[in-house]
Amino acid sequence: MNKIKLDDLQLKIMKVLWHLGEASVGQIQEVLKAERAFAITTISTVLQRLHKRDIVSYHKEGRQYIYKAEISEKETQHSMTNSLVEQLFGGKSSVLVNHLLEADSFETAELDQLKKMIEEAQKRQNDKT
Amino acid sequence: MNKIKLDDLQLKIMKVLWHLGEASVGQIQEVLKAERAFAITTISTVLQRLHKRDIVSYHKEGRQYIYKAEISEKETQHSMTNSLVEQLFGGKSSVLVNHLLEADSFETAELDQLKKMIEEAQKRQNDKT
DNA sequence: TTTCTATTACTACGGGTGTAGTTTTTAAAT
DNA sequence: ATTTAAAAACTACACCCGTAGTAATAGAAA
Repeated sequence: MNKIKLDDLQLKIMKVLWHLGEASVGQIQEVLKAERAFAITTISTVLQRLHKRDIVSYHKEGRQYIYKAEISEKETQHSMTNSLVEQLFGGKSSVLVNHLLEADSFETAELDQLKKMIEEAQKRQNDKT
Repeated sequence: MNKIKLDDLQLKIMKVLWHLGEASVGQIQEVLKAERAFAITTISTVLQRLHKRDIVSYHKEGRQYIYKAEISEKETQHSMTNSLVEQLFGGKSSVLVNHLLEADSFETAELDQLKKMIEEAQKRQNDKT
């Protein structure tokens, strides 16, 4: 439940880990190559730093380190979204959504979907009462 | 439309500027004191750095610098929300909202409101077609 | 005009980030 | 057992951030 703060490259690497479950530095590099080629040492350094913060763990397998995320994607989404809402939208998620709606951030199909999701959330809340 | 990236303290200071329109370093310090006391030099330094990035401007008034935001709150909200959506929610705003709904980030009243806002957005889109 | 004092400018420092080169280790191949 | 090559460890550097002390400046007061 701590504040999670991840920078650009860190996030890119975490995304690969979340996606693959576990990965060696080389594998991560391979995946990222599609977007941009980083030196393997770059990725390695970032992973070490993430490890120091207990955000990833690893075990050895032959001569490689196999890294694994120690925080989930959901947790991270939650924490980072929360920070944003807190910092920029007065702590109210609805203000954020309002902002998105005003900015026309959704396609037509998404809006329908959203409405359904909201109705479900309302049902959930009613059930709880 | 550039990527705007603001850190914690920077954001706090920008928020004061957005709120007041213009402000001297001392005024900003005064406002922030409610939350935490920063040395005036701290605020001054941050403002200088923001100025170097053209995020704030200033003019002299007597012996003080009066600072003013050069980017709007909306712009910043937009840019930072976009980054988040891009980085963590596959570029789809609805995924973010979905996440918020699953996490029960809304109060009952907010949900009603949201639904209305969505309906309005739908209407807007229909009109455009 | 000289002194005081608020404000700004300059400087600094520890820590994080992006980025990667160089050195060392070690499993694998010969 | 020795060589090789892949991977990791170590080191480095420029830049940004939070934070603030100290020095310089310039209105205001005396």
